[in-house]
Amino acid sequence: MDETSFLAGYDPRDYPAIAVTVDVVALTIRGGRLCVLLVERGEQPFAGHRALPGGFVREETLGEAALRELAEETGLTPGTGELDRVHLEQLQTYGDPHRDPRMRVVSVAYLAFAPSLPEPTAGSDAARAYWVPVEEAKDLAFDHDGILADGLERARAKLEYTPLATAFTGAEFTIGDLRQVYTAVWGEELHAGNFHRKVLSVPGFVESTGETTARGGERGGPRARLYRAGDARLLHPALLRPTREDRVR
Amino acid sequence: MDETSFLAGYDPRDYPAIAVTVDVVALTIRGGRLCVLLVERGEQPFAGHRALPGGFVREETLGEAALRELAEETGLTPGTGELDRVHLEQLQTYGDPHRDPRMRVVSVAYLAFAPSLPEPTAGSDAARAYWVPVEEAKDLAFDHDGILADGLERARAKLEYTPLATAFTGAEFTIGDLRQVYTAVWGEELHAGNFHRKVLSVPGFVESTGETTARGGERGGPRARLYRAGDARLLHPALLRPTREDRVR
DNA sequence: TCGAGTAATACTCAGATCGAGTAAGACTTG
DNA sequence: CAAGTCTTACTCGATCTGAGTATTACTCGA
Repeated sequence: MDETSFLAGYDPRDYPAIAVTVDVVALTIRGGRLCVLLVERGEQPFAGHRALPGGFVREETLGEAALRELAEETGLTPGTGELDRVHLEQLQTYGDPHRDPRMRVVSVAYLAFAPSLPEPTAGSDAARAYWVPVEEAKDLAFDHDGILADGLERARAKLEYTPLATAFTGAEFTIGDLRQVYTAVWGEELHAGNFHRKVLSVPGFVESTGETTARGGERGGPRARLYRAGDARLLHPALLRPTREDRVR
Repeated sequence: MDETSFLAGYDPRDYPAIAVTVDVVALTIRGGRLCVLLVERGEQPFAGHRALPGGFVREETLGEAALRELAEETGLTPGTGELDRVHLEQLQTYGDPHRDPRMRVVSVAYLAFAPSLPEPTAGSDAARAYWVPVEEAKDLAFDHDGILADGLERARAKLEYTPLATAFTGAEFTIGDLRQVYTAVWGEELHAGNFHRKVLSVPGFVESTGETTARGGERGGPRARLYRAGDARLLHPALLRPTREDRVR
């Protein structure tokens, strides 16, 4: 933008028309598994394939467009509090000239993290949307496999140095709940004792409510203390993923 | 994008036209100071203000558009090797409806890191572009102050856990050169001995050439060993910035 | 009601890493 | 040649890490 020659000498016909859309990688944890929201495509191209929810940007900010698409597909209503705890952040923008065979489409991808949301209800716009475990979300339409992969990598990385994991839990949670989030997103078991120690030692990550759960775990064990998210926006020290040498090179 | 209703029921007149541009935050180090490439605006709006280089996206990928804009403004030619060592990555996309008073413009911002490049030569397109120390780059046109701030924060963070600093040096460099990059970007002095130890202990960050500099430093000191960039893409362990509590909350 | 299994929490310990400081040379300029 | 600079190496105590053990409170099913 902002060419000095914007007015003098700019002719819209010199440039191909470009459509701007948003796509949303919405992640949640259902039954201990990391899931992504997908929609079923009815029309060509990619009819019968699944895709990330998305649509054209209207007279709104890009973030508003992403939240609107998310609301439409989940059947939840923004403003009623149902989506208040959703964390939304911009992921990346995809603009290869031929990523959509019909025309030039530049898509701004967003990443959304939500506590376990209900299955989208039938009868609405959202009838064709559902949650899919991320390992099963393959062969998506357009370049959405790549967008999903980028979103997952971002989510995994942000768990290390931000309190993002609390966006996947309810307002109150146990350290075990938090560990399950890390386990689901990273796909690796974590040492319970060390995780406990590290979470409590990071200033501002969690704060105690003074309460405990009403019951022990489903399969036994003592009642766990309850915590809520603290005020830290970055974790110091960070909770690093178990080192995988192959990630480094 | 990729609404199932794309063809059935899509009328372009339902949506406002959106222009797509790229803006480039190009950073280099000149004389020990971190500098950004700015252009002087001749026309309204923001005539007389400085802005980030940028322009409309043509029939090319977004990254190609960013590299083309960078080449045009620096007067360097892509393909001749002059820009080969430039590291380019997408930063973020800015699309607030009124960020440009003339029309709806969505701008994809890129971040470029380069070894010390020459001052753009007069006589070309680039006559109005020049390098400015980042502390002096204020009061830019449009929302470019914010874009620059985002770019700087990204650069500072990536220095911690990627070998990005080598993108600012020549192909061969001393540990002292590398430390100067960190000092310039972070704006903080680093303990020379500890920095030396840490850089050499990170696998794949640098590899020795076996050579040394021909002379000692300008103000004395022994000849330093020369290194080139290694094959690591992530630094393990990371070189963390000196802890600043106020960055955390 | 009891016994086995599970999970929350606390602890120990050895090894890695950290920041800060000291030190020995090698080289510059004046 | 003297004074100052810079690279490189080393030391030290504090902190953080992963791995393991221990204790205890709870669940379920027999």
